[in-house]
Amino acid sequence: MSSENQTTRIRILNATLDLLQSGSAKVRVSDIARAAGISRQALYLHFATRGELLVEAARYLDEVNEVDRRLEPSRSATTGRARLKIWIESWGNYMPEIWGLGEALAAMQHTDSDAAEALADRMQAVRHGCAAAVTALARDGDLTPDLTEEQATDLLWTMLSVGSWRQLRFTCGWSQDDYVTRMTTAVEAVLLRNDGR
Amino acid sequence: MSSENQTTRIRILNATLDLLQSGSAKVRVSDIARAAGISRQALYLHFATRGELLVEAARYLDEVNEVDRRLEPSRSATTGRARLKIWIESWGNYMPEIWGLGEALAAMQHTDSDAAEALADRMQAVRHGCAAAVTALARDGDLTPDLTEEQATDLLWTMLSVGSWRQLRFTCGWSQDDYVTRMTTAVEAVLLRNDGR
DNA sequence: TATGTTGCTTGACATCGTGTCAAGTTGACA
DNA sequence: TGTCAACTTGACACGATGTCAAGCAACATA
Repeated sequence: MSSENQTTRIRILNATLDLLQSGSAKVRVSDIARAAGISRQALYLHFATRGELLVEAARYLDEVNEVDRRLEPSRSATTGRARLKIWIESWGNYMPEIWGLGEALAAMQHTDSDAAEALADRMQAVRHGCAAAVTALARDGDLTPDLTEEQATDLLWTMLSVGSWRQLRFTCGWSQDDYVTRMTTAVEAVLLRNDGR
Repeated sequence: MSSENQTTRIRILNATLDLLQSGSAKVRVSDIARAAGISRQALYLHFATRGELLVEAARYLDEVNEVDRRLEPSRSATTGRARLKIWIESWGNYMPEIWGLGEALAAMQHTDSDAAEALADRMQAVRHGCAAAVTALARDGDLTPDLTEEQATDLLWTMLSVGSWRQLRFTCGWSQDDYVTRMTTAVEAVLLRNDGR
């Protein structure tokens, strides 16, 4: 698997991510091939389908970004409240680097089952991070009694969704700092036991 | 405009909404035409393009549902808190009837400027409802001092987005009642001055 | 030096969905 | 009877994805 001629494959993956990240709306297979410096047909020697390419690009992006290392410093937090804060900040600051791909996968969701599956996988990963933060909160007795752990996880996960981030960030014009600080405050208001601050 | 032969046009619009609402993933022009009982080409005698059809379907849906009447009972509320509550409930219960169309428009956003514009229009309408609720809250002095009215509107609007509703409702499996009651609690926690409940 | 393999190229073609065009049918109305 | 409007069928252009065949250049190995 890794003994293949990687350079072309990697060049394709990088071209894919570059194009998606640069916000260019519709990214065609031919666009990607041109950006990678090969013919469109040659791309199909490496990836059977556009959907597979996007899925692989998602994996590659995680790998390149060392996503685990970046998203899990929240594990080192001692209190649940600290863990929640760090989690929101880590994930919030990671989103700018993945949203282009996320949108592309979401757009194909209904026409490409591979893409749908890849997207679901990645979203579940985020959900796990949310669940861990909520559990830590509950352990400390800081979770509001109005919500079960699962309900709290659902809410946190939804508030931190890429769609919400994109709307606040671009449609509403919030800065990245605005997003992180205000979303942190909002999430704390929803999840924490009354009058903690 | 309304002196045209409406029946076929209306049949097309109803077929469009039916297909989109029934969750059928990809809805082709030919699907709509067949459902309306006419030929694909005849559909183009009424709507120049698929995007225009969706846009008109959106308008028609508003008309049929008397959206203003349904979404604005919150105007009659005396207190800001009551208004917020009713707004969330009204909009939350309206969403099931429009989300299919919303998703279809969102999917075309990048390839069809008409669809993008129609979606933006509809989202702005929702934002106005959010802004009205926030203003009423501020007037009563019930808005948290942590947020400006605009920031509060942005947050409320985002929390009540169709994407968030869909995620909680379907991915997380919440019932419609769950959504309305828990989202109301969450929004109140974010927007209201400390310890109100 | 001949041979085969690997990774790519070009060009042609199938498929699917959108949108266009032309010619013909049907029914209502004057 | 003639005309007009709404609709029909059939053919076609276009753009994007995906497939297939033939060829070419580099490179390793007998």
